[in-house]
Amino acid sequence: MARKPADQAVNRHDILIAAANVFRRKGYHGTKMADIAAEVDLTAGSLYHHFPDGKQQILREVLTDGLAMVTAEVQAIVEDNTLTPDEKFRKAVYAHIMALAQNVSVAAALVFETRNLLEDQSARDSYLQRRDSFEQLYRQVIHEGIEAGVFRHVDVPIFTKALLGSNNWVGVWFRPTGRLSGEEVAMEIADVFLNAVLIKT
Amino acid sequence: MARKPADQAVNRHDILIAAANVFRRKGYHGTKMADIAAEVDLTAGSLYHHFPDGKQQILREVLTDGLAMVTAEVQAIVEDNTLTPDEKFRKAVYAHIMALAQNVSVAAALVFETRNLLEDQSARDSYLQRRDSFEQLYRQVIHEGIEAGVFRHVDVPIFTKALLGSNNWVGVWFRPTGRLSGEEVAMEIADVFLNAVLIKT
DNA sequence: GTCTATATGGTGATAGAC
DNA sequence: GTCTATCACCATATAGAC
Repeated sequence: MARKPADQAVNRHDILIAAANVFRRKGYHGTKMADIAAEVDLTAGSLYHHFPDGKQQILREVLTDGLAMVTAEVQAIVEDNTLTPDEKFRKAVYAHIMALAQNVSVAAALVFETRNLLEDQSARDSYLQRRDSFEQLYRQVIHEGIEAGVFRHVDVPIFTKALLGSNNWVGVWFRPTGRLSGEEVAMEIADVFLNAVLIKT
Repeated sequence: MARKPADQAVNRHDILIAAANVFRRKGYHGTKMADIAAEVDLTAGSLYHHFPDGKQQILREVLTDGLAMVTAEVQAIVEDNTLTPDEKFRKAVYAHIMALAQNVSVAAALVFETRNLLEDQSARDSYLQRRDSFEQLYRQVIHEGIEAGVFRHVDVPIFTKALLGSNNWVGVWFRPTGRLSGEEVAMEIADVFLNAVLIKT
């Protein structure tokens, strides 16, 4: 399926989006280079012009770009120290879920395909490190809330895992055509976790 | 690696556990029949004696048995109407997470490999139907709590998805050798979600 | 930058001996 | 019930024309 107005040259980004779409339907190993190529009206061989290292490179860049996108959203909020801890937490969760809901194919890849980042150990390690840094952002926000006396003394690592599990899962089940919009889902889940930590006055 | 005292015949269950272990390390498509066979000291060809339909059948049975195990734990609690809504909810979440933490390989398969249940449409549909029934159990518990006036008026489907996301995710990150035991993790997460719904008095 | 054609390697599954 | 040997197929990646 063409994603561009007729016969316009495809670029790297088009291919990465196409790849994420196919990965979501068939999984990384179930996806043939020909499947990705067909999605952008190319043939399998042509993909190697854009990605010399082949399928692994495509996966690597889908994940790297996807994680960078999600991180950017959340990091901006976490670093904004004009916000109170509970505002910061709510906005971070909201932005995180919105980013995933607006890119479900990439979001699903972040959940399901990270495990297939096998080859190129160094690229794999640097990706996992950035993923840990992302998780660290949330831990920091929760920690700040506890220190400020507005959050309960939850176990920060476990609470963070619970939150990440819920949020990541949105990328698996959310459909833009569903009952609720991305905004509504993001609000509701942010509300759930804020209620879970907030000390009621 | 042998899982049995020397040279004892393997049975279906041994193979399913072995398969789940390999799936967790390599993913379904990354797993060769020879890998599963090696885990129980057999050769690839021998597996077809136990599972005539091959790799798909092994996956299907790993998931079916795994889901049945998890469902059994939770269902017993949901049907126990001597419990108050909040007790019922806490025990259900606790039991669910414990079941996953005690079988991480199967738990990971339930998250990552369901998507690979491609062939045999009827088997696939019946599995997905049972998974929906499991989700329905949680919705029911939450609904009961709201009706009883002890839970907030959360959006039940979304709250349930958030809870399932957190719980499923335990099967992805939990390691028995980690800082906290399965019991501690289960308690903590049950606490998080109970705090999220409970109306504070 | 995209194509076609093909080399290459690998894996699920089968057949038949033991 | 498990083995060995092998078939048949498929997908990644490459080479070179256009």
